[in-house]
Amino acid sequence: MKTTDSRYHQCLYFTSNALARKIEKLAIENWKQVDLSPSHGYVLMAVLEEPGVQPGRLSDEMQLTPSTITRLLEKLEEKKLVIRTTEGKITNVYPTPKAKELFPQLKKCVTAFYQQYASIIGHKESNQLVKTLGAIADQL
Amino acid sequence: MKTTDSRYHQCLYFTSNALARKIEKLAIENWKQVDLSPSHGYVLMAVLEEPGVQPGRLSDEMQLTPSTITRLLEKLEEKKLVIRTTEGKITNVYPTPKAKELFPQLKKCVTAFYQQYASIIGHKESNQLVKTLGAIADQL
DNA sequence: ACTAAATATTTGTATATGCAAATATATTTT
DNA sequence: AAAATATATTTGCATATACAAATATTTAGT
Repeated sequence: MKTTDSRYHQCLYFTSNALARKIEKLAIENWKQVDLSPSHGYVLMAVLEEPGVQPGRLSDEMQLTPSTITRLLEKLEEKKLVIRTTEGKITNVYPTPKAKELFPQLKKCVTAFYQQYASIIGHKESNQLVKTLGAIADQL
Repeated sequence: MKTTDSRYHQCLYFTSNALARKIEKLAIENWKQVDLSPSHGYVLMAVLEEPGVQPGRLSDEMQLTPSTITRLLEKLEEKKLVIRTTEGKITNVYPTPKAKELFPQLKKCVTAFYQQYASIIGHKESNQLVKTLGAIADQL
């Protein structure tokens, strides 16, 4: 089915949002196996790969605001996947044994997700796309 | 300031979301002059350019779900910018005189927004980007 | 040493969005 | 014509995210 020819589609506002929503949807499907949203999954992986990491660093890495990171960590803590220890003004986040057990499955989610979109839009193309988007986001 | 070298940045999930958020932020700034969010602004423009348009068509054009369109229209109706008339199962959306008065300013928002990001990433580059993103979103 | 500024995190609140179900109408099939 | 299916829209509910303010702590300036 042809898309409509509305001018608005030619606007970066729509294209960037529409793409992000579709990617998000794909990601959600893949992360369902571990009962986590993609954001939660990626944050958890970051914690697993860097035990004791601070929320501020997660905020930088994930390009999400500190408050969003707090909310994501709250949920992960509820699920007994991480624990936070606060000493003075800094907080450290550690993975629980339960999270460590889950690690292999999390990695599988990431690769399955990559394989899925790469198989659709091409491996080279997707790598190129990621670079392009990253570069542009940095400029803005 | 260099971004961190986390592997996750190489994932389309992050780059597409991060880009969309940055673009959204730019757009919000531009649409503030008319006291509308970008989504509301674009929907209103679509209604102005096609009076009587049906929500379902707006949903297609904007690539948003019908429920989201309903919500956007509700708010525009509260603001006395559109009116909905329902006859049988179809609904038609019309702009009010107040909306018509606003039209020139809305157009200005769109072009100011375009100028802003095009001046940053380049006119040719941004046109190319829009095409690329659209094509990829269509594949997914 | 005390005050001011900077830093790290959390909380309160608001928003856009989507999914699934509900509602209402139109169309097709038998 | 009645029943089943399809279509259009709205509603109830859940979610991720951000901003601004609050909190707590550390560092710097005098």
